[in-house]
Amino acid sequence: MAYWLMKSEPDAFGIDDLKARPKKTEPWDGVRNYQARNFMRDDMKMGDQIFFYHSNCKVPGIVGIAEVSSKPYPDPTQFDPDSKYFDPKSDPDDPRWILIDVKYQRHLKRVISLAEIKEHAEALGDFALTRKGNRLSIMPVTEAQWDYLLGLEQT
DNA sequence: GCCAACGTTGGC
DNA sequence: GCCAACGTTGGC
Repeated sequence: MAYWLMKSEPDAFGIDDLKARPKKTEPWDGVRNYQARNFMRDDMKMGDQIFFYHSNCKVPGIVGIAEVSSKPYPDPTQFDPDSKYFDPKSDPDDPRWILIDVKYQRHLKRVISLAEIKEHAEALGDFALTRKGNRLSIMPVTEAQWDYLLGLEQT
């Protein structure tokens, strides 16, 4: 099993929104970054565990856990002219944007803030989240990082 | 609200 | 293929 971190702006779609969804599941649409798409298309498998991260908010950080709950499939918003994610250059016979469904698991007992994560940069080693200028919205997490960050929840 | 960092676009 | 311009992300 692999581990991931996915960012979302709580003003647009936060972990409470995910929990409130039917089946607590949401298609992770709107990703328009090739690196992030490649993770969903090629690497994320059903059952993989996900840190749900709130970005662009008062206290950015990891707020909960979700899991990959579907195989990859085309993001329907790319073909919807009324969607802000509409991509006229995407060919229906060869869709450009691929997503997976994400299912709510639980909230963390407390938020593991970005500031706190940065304090543990040395123990975490190389981590896309704390790299300078990081803007990637989906990134891999090693098992060691996963365990370490979850350990912080109990402190 | 500011701004640094980054990805994409498009002219050449 | 280069690179300037532009738009977006996201922390602060």
